[in-house]
Amino acid sequence: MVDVRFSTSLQILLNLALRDREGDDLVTSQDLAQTLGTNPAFVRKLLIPLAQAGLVETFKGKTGGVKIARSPKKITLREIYEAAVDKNIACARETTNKSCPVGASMKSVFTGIVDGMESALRTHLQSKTLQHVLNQAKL
Amino acid sequence: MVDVRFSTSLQILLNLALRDREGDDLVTSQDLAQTLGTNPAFVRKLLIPLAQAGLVETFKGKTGGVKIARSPKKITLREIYEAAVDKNIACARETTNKSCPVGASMKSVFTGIVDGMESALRTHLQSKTLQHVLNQAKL
DNA sequence: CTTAATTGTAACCGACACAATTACAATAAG
DNA sequence: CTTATTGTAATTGTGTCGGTTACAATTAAG
Repeated sequence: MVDVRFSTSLQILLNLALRDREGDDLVTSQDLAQTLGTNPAFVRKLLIPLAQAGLVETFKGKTGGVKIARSPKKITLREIYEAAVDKNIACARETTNKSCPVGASMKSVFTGIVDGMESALRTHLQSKTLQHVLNQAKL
Repeated sequence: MVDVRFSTSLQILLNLALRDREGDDLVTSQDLAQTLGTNPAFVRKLLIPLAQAGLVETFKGKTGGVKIARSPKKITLREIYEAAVDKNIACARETTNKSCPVGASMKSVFTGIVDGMESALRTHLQSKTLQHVLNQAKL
């Protein structure tokens, strides 16, 4: 299991998009948690980076809650991915033998490879919007 | 830490490519393990899928060992990645509430997204050969 | 045939990541 | 002041996985 945060964040945003379309104003983390089958604190933890990325807006206090910050047409999967996932998709072993020429240059070489992979991934995700996903799911 | 197998498998193949170029015939897992700073059994576990993918050839018994099966020019990073990594790069939460329309269609939708991501990744990796990596590392 | 060196593999261990929970402080509305 | 919310710190339970040990199977050499 690599990272469940991406799919869960996506699911949160899909729900917020629907609720927004239905005219709801704010949705509580309690409400989202029930929909996702989890607990409010976990939802709130996922919401923090989404809010920092400007994808949702959160409001504290009584009558607080969260709502989607933009039209689903203006939110790409790349933005969601980058907000939800903070680690790289691959990494090298640390304990490699530096006296071997391969081991010595391994770190920098592999960093370059991973960068290329990440870049390819992000380019792909950039072309997909939340609205595309809504359409595909017939929502 | 996502998956150290990709980088380690790559490192194994880089070593085997160099040893092959130096005229060595077979390299033992013991030998590789020392170069990588790990133990022979771990190396052998990584070699199995590489052998199944036809990237290396292993030989049992006394005087046994492993060698690279093809020219580094003919080995792509995609092949190495697919041999070394068997899990998907992302997955969905299992316990999603099916009574919610988003939750109900989440699984299939997300599967499609992950497939697209994997595909983009593989396309990128396909354009890079082991020889490219050797060149870049000045080996 | 025996011995030695290897791969193949099963079983296990320990550490760490991370989903999930609990609890409580901070905030804001009424 | 009370109540409902977000924010967040602390904790826990557990699954994953890198790594190790051990041993069977295999093969060459003497």
